[in-house]
Amino acid sequence: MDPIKSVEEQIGILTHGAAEVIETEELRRKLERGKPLVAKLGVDTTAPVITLGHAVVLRRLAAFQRLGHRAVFLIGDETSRVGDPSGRSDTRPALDEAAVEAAAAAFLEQVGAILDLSQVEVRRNSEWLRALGFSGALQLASRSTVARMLEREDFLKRFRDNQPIYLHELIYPLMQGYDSVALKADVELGATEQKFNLLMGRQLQRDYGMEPQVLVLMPILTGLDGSQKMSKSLGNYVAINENPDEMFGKLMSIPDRLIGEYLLLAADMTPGEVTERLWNLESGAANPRDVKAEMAERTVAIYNGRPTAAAARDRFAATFSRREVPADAPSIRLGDAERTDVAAVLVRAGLVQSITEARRLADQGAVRSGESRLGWDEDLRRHAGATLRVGKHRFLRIEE
RNA sequence: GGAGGGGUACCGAAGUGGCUAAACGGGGCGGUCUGUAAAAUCGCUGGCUCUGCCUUCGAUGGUUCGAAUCCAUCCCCCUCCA
Repeated sequence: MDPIKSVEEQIGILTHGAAEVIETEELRRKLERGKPLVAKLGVDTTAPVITLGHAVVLRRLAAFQRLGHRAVFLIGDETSRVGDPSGRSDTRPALDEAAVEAAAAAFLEQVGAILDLSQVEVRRNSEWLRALGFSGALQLASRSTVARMLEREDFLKRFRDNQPIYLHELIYPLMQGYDSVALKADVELGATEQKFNLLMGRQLQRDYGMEPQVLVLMPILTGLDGSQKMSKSLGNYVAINENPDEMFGKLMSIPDRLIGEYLLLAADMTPGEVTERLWNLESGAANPRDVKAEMAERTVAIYNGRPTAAAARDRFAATFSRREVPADAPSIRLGDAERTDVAAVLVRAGLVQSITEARRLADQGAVRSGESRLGWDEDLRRHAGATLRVGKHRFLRIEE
């Protein structure tokens, strides 16, 4: 745990980079009491991989934990069975109990890279939601109105577009809000798209005679494509447990205009550091490639440590900037295989899916050995000992 | 319960008997270029024992010399009315 920080320092650490804080004044008052706050982060564990997007809020919860607050990592096992409608233009599939548990276990395993699970309180909302029963649920439902729910952009849009909205989806925000009541949360973290749900927590807490929780809303990280939010299903993501070289490379592929966002949300720089980098870019003092590399290195370091991140950066520079062949390229033995032509060997090595794909690549001049480009039917026995380069970043060393 | 619309390749979307392995866009991949796995630009994008053959247009069965396209049955989705 860090040494005790002043209230102002804590506010700085806990809210930097946030898209919105409701309300900072309330947070100050809570901190001034000097007692550890209950900070809640609820997750829908249905996502099979944790991306840098999820990491934004997870790291913020870790910040609360490090400052000595009670960090509650809430697994929405009961709510996952409904499916969060936030930001969705369709209904989420409901999951059965076993699927939810399996997903939660996989999620927790990965989340250990960000949160110290021995310090964090892991809870499940089935603890209290199941005890509520049908009449309890109805009572909860009486706390809000259809009109209020339809204020939400995602519901409204679906309503206008004649897309179905199922009744249980309308109840979802209330379930999530009730979690805050059950936990007596002082602060709830979430992405901006969660604003409505988190506000529901404030309303319900007031209804139950509690002091409302403070909301710390974090921005949604844009995906690698530079247009939509980072998500597994869109394929524009970086997973936190990805291998360092892969992570570094993916981060280098973001459009230049996303550099600032990634410095702040992925690399976890302070706003001051980010401003400095952006100013340097603006004035031409720094080259986007280098700033991007710094961002990528710092991000990789968060999950893999500094030495590994530095190595990934070196390897990237060697492979792409200097076009060198990596020393640890995968290799394949020709042995006494029946076919030793380029197409067959690339398939056998798993570099491409099919003979036809290998042929296409070779025809496009993507397969080379040194300076020469190889045809798909070239016999690799004549290239034993050489390292083939396929496209920009696939390599294969040929052994006798 | 009644009426109507729809299910096409990774995604979106054309195509209504042969010229269709299936237009076009996105995505992905490759070439060129570059300060970058950015941008730009050109190209590729089912498989194989490859001038041909096999599999593919919700599923199954049928009509036909020939079907994504016609017919039948079934499954799934959406809208309107109640």
